Amino acid sequence: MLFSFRIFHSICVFKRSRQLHPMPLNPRQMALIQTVQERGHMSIEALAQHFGVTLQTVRRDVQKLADSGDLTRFHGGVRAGDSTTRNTAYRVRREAHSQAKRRMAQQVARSIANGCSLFMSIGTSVEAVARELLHHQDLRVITNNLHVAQILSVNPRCEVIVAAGVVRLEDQAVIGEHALQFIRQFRVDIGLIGISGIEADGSLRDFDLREVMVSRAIIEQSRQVYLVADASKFGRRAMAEVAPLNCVHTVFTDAAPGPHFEQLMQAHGVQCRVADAEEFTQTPSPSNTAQP
Amino acid sequence: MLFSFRIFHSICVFKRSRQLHPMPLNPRQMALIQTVQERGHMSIEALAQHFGVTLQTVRRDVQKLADSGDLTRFHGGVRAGDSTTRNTAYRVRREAHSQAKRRMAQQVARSIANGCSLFMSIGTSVEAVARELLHHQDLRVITNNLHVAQILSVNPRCEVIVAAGVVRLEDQAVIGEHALQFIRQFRVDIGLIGISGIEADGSLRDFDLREVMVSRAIIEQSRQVYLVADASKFGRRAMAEVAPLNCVHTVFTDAAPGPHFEQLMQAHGVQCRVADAEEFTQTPSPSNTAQP
DNA sequence: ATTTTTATGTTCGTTTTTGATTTATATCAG
DNA sequence: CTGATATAAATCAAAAACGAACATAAAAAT
Repeated sequence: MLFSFRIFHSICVFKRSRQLHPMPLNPRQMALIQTVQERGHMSIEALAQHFGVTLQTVRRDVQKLADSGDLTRFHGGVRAGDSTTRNTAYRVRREAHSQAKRRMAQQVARSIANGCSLFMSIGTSVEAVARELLHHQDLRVITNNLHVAQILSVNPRCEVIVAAGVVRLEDQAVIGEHALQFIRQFRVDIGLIGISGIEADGSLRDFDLREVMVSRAIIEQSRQVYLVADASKFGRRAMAEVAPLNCVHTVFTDAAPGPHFEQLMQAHGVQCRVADAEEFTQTPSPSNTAQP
Repeated sequence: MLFSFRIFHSICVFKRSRQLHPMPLNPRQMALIQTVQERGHMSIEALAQHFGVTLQTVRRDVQKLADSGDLTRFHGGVRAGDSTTRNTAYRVRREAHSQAKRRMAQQVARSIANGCSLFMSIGTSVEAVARELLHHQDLRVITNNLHVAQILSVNPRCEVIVAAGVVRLEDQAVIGEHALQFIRQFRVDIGLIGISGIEADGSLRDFDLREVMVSRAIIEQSRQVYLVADASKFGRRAMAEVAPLNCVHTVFTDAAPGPHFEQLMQAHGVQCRVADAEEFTQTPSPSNTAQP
């Protein structure tokens, strides 16, 4: 009885490898971070000795801390976390990084020609696209999303321009009046925006008014507007209206949004591109360039 | 029963092969990059001797590092990587001097009162300060350093404002005309700047002219200027002059810069604060606030 | 009081790293 | 061009490190 329970437990229960919110650290774990940061790097063995616990315990701590991005593991030990990784890694992983989402992002990337100028706004979907643009060439990207800036800054053939303004803490988005003014100085080929929800009437909506203002500015200043929204966004409700659906030229999504929205988009003359499995390329080769 | 368990285990467990982009580097590999970058190029043999490992091990390291673009191999050795992928070079630099630097940063942090407004500019030293400001309250920080923005964005009692402009790829600094214009809109209590070198005549110098322009703008718009420079910066030469020494109110450093510079600073009425071991606080408690 | 949860220690099979040995490839002198 | 020599890759075995399962004890929940 107990025995079978255990078995079923380990078979059936999904192990939550990552918590949604920063899990509480016990004193030893705090001290561990501290110690490692002071010395730069330490071996598991040294840590075990330092704290008077087993190797296994240290490993558990270390894994937890590495998952949350506070430390970086290597075989045999850990070193102080990479400042760039620290806040993002954990957040990035926490976003269900579904293959569908990645396919969607890849399809967007394929629709972006080399040499384009882009706005890229807030949202994890937009960040996913940024990751697929790493091998594009001669892009000029203006963004108010510091994660996008960071992701794209490893692409030497890409000029990244960040908007000025107040940084929103939770997602490191740049918003506010400064950002608006800055964005209005530019006019680009493609504006790439994310969204919190697309209501049944076709209005694009978001929660934070300041974010809405930014999205509107981007829409105004872009010759073409691409909306990236995974399927969960269709029908979801949110407070503030960003724009009507017909402001968007193309909607990219990861699964068919259902007949209602498909009709709606057709009625508004909005192209809808659903990423499907065949387009998924497992290995992102350097020849991952786009054709206009 | 044990038997069935094992079977279920092997059936049900998915093996995670996460080897995609970031490969974990062990300390030797980090040090290897740094050593090669300092000397420009080295033979495999020399590296093997330097690290006390066999040629094979060095070759493996070198191949790995060359694959990720951090180094360039040639027959018989390696040289510092093409500057296209200086992503990890930055990481290595950050790990280099940590303890003394951290003390220095803590001393700077203690000199910054809660509720201040700050400029924070480019440089790993400035980033180290940012890390020590995580428990300050009601700061308003304007920065052109995306790492600083990222570090401070975990502090909910801190308003972070980023400057607009082009992102320099290797260190994610925001530079250029936009940044200048943006910075000139503000006037803050304290301007915190880093520097590449302080020459024997007391002039502050840097390599990148665009960075120099930003530093100058920060100096102009700050009521007080704090310079953060570890001891290696004294006497180091660099191309472009940022400003004369007397533009700075206080210099923070991690070790005594020698009598020449001490006299120089005294002559210019510049305060110099050397972080020493006694001031090092082992445990940074939440009551880590500053007194003005 | 009993059960459940949590943290840690123990054991053991698997993977990674490393150095030794062997085989292949590159460089250079004649 | 050919062979000598230096350098690189491939293969293998031993050691170290890793992670999963399970045990146990303390703490928390019921």
